[in-house]
Amino acid sequence: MPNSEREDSPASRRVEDVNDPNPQQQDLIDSTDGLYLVDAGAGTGKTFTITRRYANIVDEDDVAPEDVLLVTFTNNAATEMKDRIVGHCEYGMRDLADAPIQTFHSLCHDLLQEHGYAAPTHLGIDDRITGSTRIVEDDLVEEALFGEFIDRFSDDHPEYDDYFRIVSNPTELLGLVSQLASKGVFPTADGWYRNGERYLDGNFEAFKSLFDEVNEPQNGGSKQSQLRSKLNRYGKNKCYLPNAPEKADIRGQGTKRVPDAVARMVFDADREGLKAFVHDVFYEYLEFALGRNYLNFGFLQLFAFILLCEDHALRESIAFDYAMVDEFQDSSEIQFKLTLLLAGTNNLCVVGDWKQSIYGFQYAEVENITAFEDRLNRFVDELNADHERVTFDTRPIHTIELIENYRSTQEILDFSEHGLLVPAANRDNVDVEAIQDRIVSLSTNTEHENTQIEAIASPEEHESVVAKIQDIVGNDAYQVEADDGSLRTPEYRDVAVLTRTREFGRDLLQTAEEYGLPMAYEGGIELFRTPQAKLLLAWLRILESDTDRGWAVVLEQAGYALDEIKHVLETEAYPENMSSFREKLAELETLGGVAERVFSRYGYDGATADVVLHTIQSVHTATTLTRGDLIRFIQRGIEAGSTHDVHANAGANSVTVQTIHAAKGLEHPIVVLANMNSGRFPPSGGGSGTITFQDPVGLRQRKRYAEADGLPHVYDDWRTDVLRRCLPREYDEERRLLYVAITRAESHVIFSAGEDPNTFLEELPVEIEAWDTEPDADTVDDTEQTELLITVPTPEGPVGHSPHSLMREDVFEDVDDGMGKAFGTDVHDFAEAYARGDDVELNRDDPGWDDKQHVMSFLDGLSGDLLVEEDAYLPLDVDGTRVMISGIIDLVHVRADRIEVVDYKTDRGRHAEAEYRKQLSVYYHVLRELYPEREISASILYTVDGVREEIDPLSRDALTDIVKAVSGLESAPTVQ
DNA sequence: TCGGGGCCAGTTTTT
DNA sequence: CTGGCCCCGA
Repeated sequence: MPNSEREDSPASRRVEDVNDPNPQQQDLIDSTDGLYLVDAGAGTGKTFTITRRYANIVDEDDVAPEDVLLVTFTNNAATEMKDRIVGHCEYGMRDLADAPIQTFHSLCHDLLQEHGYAAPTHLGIDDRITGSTRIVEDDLVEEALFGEFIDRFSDDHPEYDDYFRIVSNPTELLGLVSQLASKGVFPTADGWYRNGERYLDGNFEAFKSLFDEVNEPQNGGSKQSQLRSKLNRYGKNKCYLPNAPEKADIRGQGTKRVPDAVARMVFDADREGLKAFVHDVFYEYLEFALGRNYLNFGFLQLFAFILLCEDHALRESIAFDYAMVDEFQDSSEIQFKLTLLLAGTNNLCVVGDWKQSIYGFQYAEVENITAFEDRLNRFVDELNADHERVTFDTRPIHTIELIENYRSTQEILDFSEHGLLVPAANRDNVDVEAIQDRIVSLSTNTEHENTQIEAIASPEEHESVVAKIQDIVGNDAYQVEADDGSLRTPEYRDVAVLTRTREFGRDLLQTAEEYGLPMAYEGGIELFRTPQAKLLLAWLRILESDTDRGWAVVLEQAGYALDEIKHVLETEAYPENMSSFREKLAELETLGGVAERVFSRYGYDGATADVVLHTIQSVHTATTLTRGDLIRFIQRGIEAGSTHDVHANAGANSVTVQTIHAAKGLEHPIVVLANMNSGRFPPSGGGSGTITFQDPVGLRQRKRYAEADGLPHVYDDWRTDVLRRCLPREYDEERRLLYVAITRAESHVIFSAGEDPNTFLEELPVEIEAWDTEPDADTVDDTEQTELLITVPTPEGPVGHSPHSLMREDVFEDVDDGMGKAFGTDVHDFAEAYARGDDVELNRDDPGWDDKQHVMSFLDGLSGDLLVEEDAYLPLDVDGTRVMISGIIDLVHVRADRIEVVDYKTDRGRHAEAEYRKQLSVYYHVLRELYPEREISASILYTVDGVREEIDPLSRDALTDIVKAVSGLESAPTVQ
């Protein structure tokens, strides 16, 4: 299985379990006493080693699972750890059910559940945490609650009006509060908890060293410093207070560097008012949340930390004999401190890989691992300032490096290091030597060295990625390792497309669909921006009063051209089948029922539809939602881009698309790293807010409010304008993201860009190939399809006959074997050959024997001569009506009372759908003429999931237009 | 070769 | 609101 961690797959687990751990792994497994810092690079069997080490610890006589803390960062990881530990120690799953193998958040949650009752009182808040205190997990929900709080807060505090005037969006204050909480900066009733206030004031020494770094003249002194250059725009489009220094004073005159005194000038600002404002927002929000009986993720850690800090007896009773933290590079400052409070002895082991630290936006601090010793000592000193909370010795720190990689070829491992060293922008100075010193190189234990590392660029990037994947699949130049270690031909399932953004993945998915390339999205998706949700929204709107917006979407999805849609909307002559569907929907009582009917009509039964349905049902049961509410809910979801997890069907042979973040910890034989395009992102850290917090400079605001000529006015803050130019732009996490993406690959890596490759791609030692190959169209293209002449037998017509690949009734009902295309083509080829009069042989063992029999008997039973045109399927020209259409229809099942026209499709490409709709419509009208007394249906059967979808036939006028356009004739043949 | 002015394009990741 | 780019002048 490509999309699961190596250690998880049966084949590799076998390899690792049969083979003994390598010497480094064994060292870690055996070293259970003392302080350990483990550098465990990508694919080095980290989970394997940790679980063995855990088993080793709990198998000691006097150690029980409840004495051993094992922290992971996801619940999935915790579950996986437990699963794998069970196989290696004397404890079973039941013994480990309550063992502390969990995430920081769930650990804190448990702690508060049991002991957190009075935790808020340590801050001076007169409220309690109880069993009924909820955890708000959804960002949207919390933002709504915070908005409510801020409204009230601003009413209660007119003295802060000046600050509120500069806050454009209240959620930036929520972000600030969360960021402070992640660092352990909390407010108390009359100040800040412990030494929290120091953070808010910043650290001048740290700032000055950053300042000096960007203020160093370049090119050996001939060129002004980066900082001076950046300050060129000082004051531009700004409105400073009159007492702000002049640009010339800030930049210095006749010099290549900014005067040193500027550092002090910009750093020393009066922050008392700002601190008071942030304090009160933070403190009263805590009160509000507790009053509303909820906590967010950050507050769980906040109160757990306070409890462990304040209640010495509790801390000592909880303290673990052994503690291990996995993925330590993902930990935040408060999590590091929590670890110290939870570890009762120095039997502490942190495992991680700084090179894979890509969760800065979740407050992960890579310094926790890169500056482990400094931080350890600093945090212990802080925690012990007034009471000895951390009792163990912080020395010595043992380091262990896992260097054997079980995933990638050596060529990929070597190449991946470039990812950490390439500049991200033209003027990005990478300290190559310093980074190289830090990198612990990995060596592979894979047996083959069959690796392609390529880069392609094309103006049509989505198409070129699809084409490249088509090129790779089935191509022995891209062989991958089979379970038995030999090499085999790559399949779709071996390929993963990793992207930086979800948006690119969504768009690529659409392109893949158009070309019939099997592709599935894995991970968090902006649920309400999917076609499924949009279609549901459209039908809800049709049911509600906003009909045009709804109908337009529905008609477009059904393949109507823009002018057709316009016509339908103007005349309100909606297709009959759609109108009756609307009536049926209107009768349904529940919104969940409506959603289900809509999805089943469109054959949406995949993971995405499930999640939409589930989400709607959960909202619906939580509140009493009207249709109008649901419309607004979905609309809001679309605007906010709120995400939900979608999981691809694991068994499907399809390409995986995921974000690099979502792919962390996973591996794929072939990785396509797409969207390597130039495109800048807003500066990390500060965000776009007007009140920000950043490590060396503390709390600051970008704009300030003042009266000007008696009128209210907002001014820019000149100090902040200078400060932000002093802070270097961090590309390190971007580089690590690149590294993570490359190291997901087992055998091959393909980088892909559009017209404008980014600096990363240009700097990597790989040649960028212009790749203009068009994808193979798997679907029918109406401009290239051979025109097909069909006629239909005389009105009395045969019963039970189909024009092409006939299938028995039971076969037709059951075709869901996913081999529709190959099967259909084979039968078509046979039918065509037979119609031509070629010598054909038919054996009982042939695939499709039954159906070919049908074809033969049908053709034998036809009256008139068969006219065969080149490359056309079964072009029949009997005396009767002639109709020109393109393409083929798989089945026309003529029964005594009704006729079914069905086309089988293996995918859900929209091009194809519109195309088949035309063909089915032609058949529909012809047959209706010929058999007016029989009920006629036209539908598409998706063999991939066995769903049948009714088609609303096009009108005759529309068909005539289409046939005209396709045939290029002035007047198209009409259906009689 | 450097500094400075002007102009343009494009805006993420999620336990 | 920034980085990148172009152009111009010293």
